[in-house]
Amino acid sequence: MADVLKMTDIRKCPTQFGLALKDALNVLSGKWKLAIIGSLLFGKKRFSELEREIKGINPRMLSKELKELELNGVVSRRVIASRPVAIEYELTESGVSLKKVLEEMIKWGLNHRERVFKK
Amino acid sequence: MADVLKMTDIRKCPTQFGLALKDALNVLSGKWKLAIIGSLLFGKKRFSELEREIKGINPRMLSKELKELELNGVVSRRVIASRPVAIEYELTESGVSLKKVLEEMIKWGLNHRERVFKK
DNA sequence: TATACCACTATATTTTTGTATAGTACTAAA
DNA sequence: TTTAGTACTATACAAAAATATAGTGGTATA
Repeated sequence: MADVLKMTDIRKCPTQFGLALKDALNVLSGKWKLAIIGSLLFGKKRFSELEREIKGINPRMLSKELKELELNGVVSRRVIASRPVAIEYELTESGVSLKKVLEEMIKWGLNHRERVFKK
Repeated sequence: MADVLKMTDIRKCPTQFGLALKDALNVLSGKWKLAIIGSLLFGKKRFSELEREIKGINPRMLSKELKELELNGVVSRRVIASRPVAIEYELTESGVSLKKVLEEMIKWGLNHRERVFKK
């Protein structure tokens, strides 16, 4: 699994890895997904909490992105039967495991910045 | 460096990591960047070679994306003084080191697909 | 001289993504 | 009963990203 890209030619097995890669990219790209996931990495949140935490987002976008993340299996939505009902959004196992991907991206970004600066 | 996201609150140090993350996301998102980087992971290529390899791309997009990747320090452009001149595109050190990020994304994607299937 | 390849650029248009703003249906407290 | 909070949805619009298509200026080959 660690040698996932060490084969001679990626074009000979594009589908499985290509799809996996696109899935990952898909849940991270767009203007707000990263902010939502980042916020949920610190625990479950309600709609209005996310709305307050993520500066500049409007409810249409928040709703839309949450739906997409739920559909993609990264976020789960839980209705709590209180009065009035509360709704909690939480990362799924897949959602939490994105942390490793983000870490790798941050590492790359930091190294890249250093390299670029030095020149 | 490995504990990059293990701090208590990402919001207390958003800039450095946030910027690094956005850099990484930036060079990977869009419809064609991944295909270009993927192709260049197998060696330097000329414009027309990339054009042929990447199915469906048009020269405007290829040109635009290559320029952006060059500006972002991921791809280098070399003019070879032959007759007629040839131009070679190649991944920089940063470009090559994206492989680790891609690997992590693929790993996530594969695991994610498994988890989603099982349910 | 005609045809064709290389490495693009220009212009126009379509598609996708994101924004602004208002409104709904419910509950609860003053 | 007015006000406010929660969790959204609807409609219209603007901006950004991608596409289609043609064209440029050079070289080289038949």
